[in-house]
Amino acid sequence: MPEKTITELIDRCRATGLRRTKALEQLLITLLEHARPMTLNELAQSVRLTDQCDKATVFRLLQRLTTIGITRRLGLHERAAYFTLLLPGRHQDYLICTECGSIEPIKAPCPVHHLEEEIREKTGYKNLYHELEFFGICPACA
Amino acid sequence: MPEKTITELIDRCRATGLRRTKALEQLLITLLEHARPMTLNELAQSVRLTDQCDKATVFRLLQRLTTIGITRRLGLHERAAYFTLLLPGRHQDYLICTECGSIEPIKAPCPVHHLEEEIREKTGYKNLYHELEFFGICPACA
DNA sequence: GTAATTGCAAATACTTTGCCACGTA
DNA sequence: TACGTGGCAAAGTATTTGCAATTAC
Repeated sequence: MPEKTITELIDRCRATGLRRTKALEQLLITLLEHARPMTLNELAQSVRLTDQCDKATVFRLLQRLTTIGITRRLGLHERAAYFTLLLPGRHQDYLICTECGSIEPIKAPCPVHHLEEEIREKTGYKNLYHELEFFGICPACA
Repeated sequence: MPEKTITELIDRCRATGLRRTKALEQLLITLLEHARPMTLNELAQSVRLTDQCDKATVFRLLQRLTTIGITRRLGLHERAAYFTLLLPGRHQDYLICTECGSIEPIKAPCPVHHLEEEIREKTGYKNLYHELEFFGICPACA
């Protein structure tokens, strides 16, 4: 299954004109393996990418991937930006500890879809999506 | 009404040990007047604060205010952090244009409270709160 | 062969801190 | 008077860009 997903992702990239480079491949695999938002630094230092390519390369790749909708850039309150894969039909909300910074995907279904529809209709915004995060102090830190 | 709110805010600050300084006063008034999240830069450059105090001062004040729960720091996807007043019983969600960066408070009631309760109970997180933002391209930019 | 991609280094942007002068209590 | 605050300047951290060398197609 991951095999298939990787191939699909690369195909989607190539369809938009990106070249199939080692850096792109390893970046996508890294994002897929971790399945959680990661910072540029984390990504560039991850095993698959260290000694594989420069941080600037990862940065530019993430930029392009975000433009074509393969990844998304998240805020999450840290000074550094987070990036996550945007897999079709797999929206995620997060629970974040403000002390230790742990990021936990929320299992419950997202209760925002209806409001999102309403906003789309009433405001005329295009390409609408949302980001929902819960912040608090996790039991371990409390 | 704003008069009263300002006084209340300053009292809350003083109660935690902060001194009543011109910078603090002007910062609170500025936040109250704008009623939307603002960056450190915006705040420091706003009429009430320019020539009134240094950006570092605004930064340190916002830090303290955030610690004692008068303001909150938001991500909002920009490189710069945003700060907003935390008025009791007045949670806000936002609609943000990814092109021009405009930030619009959402009028509809927030649909997340129930899930927030559920998370509070099931996970044992303390001081739980959430942040919900919708991103898209506004009609003017589209 | 040609144009996209990369690495390296330098430039930006925003945030954060040190230190001494100053103002509030 | 004493200690919290403020200004200025410098340091820190994350992001972004320029350009020549390299690589995919």
